[in-house]
Amino acid sequence: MKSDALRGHLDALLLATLDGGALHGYAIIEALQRRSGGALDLPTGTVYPALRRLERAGHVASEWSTVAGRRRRTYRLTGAGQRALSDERAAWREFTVAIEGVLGGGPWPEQA
Amino acid sequence: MKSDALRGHLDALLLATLDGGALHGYAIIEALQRRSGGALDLPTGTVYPALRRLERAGHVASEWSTVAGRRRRTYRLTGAGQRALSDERAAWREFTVAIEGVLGGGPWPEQA
DNA sequence: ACGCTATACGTAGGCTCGCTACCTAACATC
DNA sequence: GATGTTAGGTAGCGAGCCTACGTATAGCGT
Repeated sequence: MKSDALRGHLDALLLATLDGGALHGYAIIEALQRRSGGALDLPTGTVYPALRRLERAGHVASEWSTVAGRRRRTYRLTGAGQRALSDERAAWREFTVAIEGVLGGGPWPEQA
Repeated sequence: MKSDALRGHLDALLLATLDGGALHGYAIIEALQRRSGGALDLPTGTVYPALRRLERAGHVASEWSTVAGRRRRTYRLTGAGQRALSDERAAWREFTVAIEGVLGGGPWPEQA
């Protein structure tokens, strides 16, 4: 998958991943891999800064904990994040409709 | 529609638009509007450079003409462009499957 | 003891590419 | 002559994802 394709959809992915319950960063990356059927293998340099961005935006909140000697930052959706997620899902639907309207047909009916 | 969403999908849109037959730049923009149900209103500063890029890549070829005193550059798909288009369509399907695998579900079955 | 892998977090810098803003020009209409 | 439509173009910006790197702990094999 060419990497630019993700542009502008990453936030939606992260919010949706947290919709099922709070997760820490590393677990989010694994969840994305699993739920995408292996297609999405996002580097930490993509995910961690994005989570910070979402936190600054108030869409997620985080808490530190220590499990088996390792520091974890666990993220959960906020109320605003939940709303942002529905917006993102709606935007995704509009986006796919628009693109598929173009990609879908070969020759096109005039003005129909 | 947030503008970054297009990233990495513009080439597919342009190639698909030309799949129905050769068009000049301005007409491509109008066709994209029509076929996307008005969702895609791409500025010339987006489309013209992209067409040049596709031409450099050998995916489209262009010819100048003059109609009613106005210069037109008409683009058509090349063989390589046709192949690139099928690749783009396949990539789009993979992309949507991946994203919808993540967006689609709320809570997720473990390892299922 | 040492190396390797997995787990877990992070930052700095770069690069791509669509968008904004702007310019040119012919024709039509008012 | 002003405005709008059709038609083409470029320069430069900025968002944001990725590459490459750095840090640290735990566990396993040898």
